Amino acid sequence: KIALENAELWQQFHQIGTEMIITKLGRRMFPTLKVNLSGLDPNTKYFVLLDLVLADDSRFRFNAGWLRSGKAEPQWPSRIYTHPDSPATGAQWMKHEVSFQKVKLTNNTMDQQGHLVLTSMHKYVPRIHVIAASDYASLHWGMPTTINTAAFNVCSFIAVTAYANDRMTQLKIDNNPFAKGFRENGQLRVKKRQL
Amino acid sequence: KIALENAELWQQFHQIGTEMIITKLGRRMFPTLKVNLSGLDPNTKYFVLLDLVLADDSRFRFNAGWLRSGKAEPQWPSRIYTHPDSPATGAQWMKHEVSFQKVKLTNNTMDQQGHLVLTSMHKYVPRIHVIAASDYASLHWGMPTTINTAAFNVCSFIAVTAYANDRMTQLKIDNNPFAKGFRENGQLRVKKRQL
DNA sequence: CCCTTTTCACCTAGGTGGTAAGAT
DNA sequence: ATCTTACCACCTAGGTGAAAAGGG
Repeated sequence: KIALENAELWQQFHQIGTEMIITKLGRRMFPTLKVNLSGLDPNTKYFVLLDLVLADDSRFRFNAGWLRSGKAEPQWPSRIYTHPDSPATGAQWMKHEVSFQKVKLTNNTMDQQGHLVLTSMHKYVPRIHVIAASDYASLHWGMPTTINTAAFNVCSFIAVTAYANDRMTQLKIDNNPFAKGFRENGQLRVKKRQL
Repeated sequence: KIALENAELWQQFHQIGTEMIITKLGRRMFPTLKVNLSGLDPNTKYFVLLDLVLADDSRFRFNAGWLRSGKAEPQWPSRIYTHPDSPATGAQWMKHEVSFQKVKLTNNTMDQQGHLVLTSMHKYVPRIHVIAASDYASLHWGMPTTINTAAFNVCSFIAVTAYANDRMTQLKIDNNPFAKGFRENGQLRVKKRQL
């Protein structure tokens, strides 16, 4: 009913240990979460939501590999990202893949722009929720509602402010079009900096 | 209740005779239509719509100035552009200016992307409609509904495939950030082309 | 002759990891 | 020592009018 569209790419990252950069102003996720929805009523309107919940009650540190390092810090209630196409009919959701390209992650607890707030060195797992529009209002009242939820373990990641694992950095550079400037084009590309 | 936000800029264009480029793939409007809404119920949800209707039952031609030149061609029913923030509460609409930056104009009658289809050498006037979400469904059934509509004569324009009036071209270059490359920076900027 | 289409250089806007300096 | 921040060069993506070519 909620299927990961780009599972193969996520799997490559998962094998190495996915890391996601978080910044004060907000950073996109790469890979992007993309899902295919099915089994919805074509004429009912739905909201599609994303949240990120702690995947492990530990803090992590990196030393040749990711190691547990004490208890996780207490988390604020997770923010929820509403897919910008919401609300839309089941037919519209099922027609194309649903991409969460625009969601941004931040470590700024004072963020005012609705980005998802995470704690660095902690591990999160993305969850996607599909809820009928008629039940959506009830969410904010804590009323019981019917929600279809899927958690994607293969998409779990550790939030970082700078990449720890060089192999993760390289995998990002190789696959993210925006990082093309760091790919080696035949000969080694050296980046310069003047101060 | 529906007030033009950037009326001064539009007035400058109107004095010369506003032209808007239309292309097969769709072209934005410049200036952008921006309005401030007021008097809405903060808790009611509304749709905000834009359409472009014939402002003059003539075809036009340019010869040192814009001249009427025969009858207007018969028009298809005008397409309607729904502001992408729709539906939203009155409070949300009134909080910020409402910009129609992303609407695109085309001369392609076969357009499949929902762009507004116009006929070159014809004059149009933009209209903005605010309608309660509860009445929105009735629109498609031709039922009587309450719609708050405003037409902006100062924003009327002639659709063209290339600018006719050099002063109009210059005014676009001077004000549209995307045309900065054509501004004269101290010395005359000459653009080259190899074939 | 007048209008339309295509392609281009030149912009705006914003998403990358690198790098060095800052913070704890 | 370890993690965070600020700024940078280098990209993607796409909005401009100019110019030349196409079409009736």
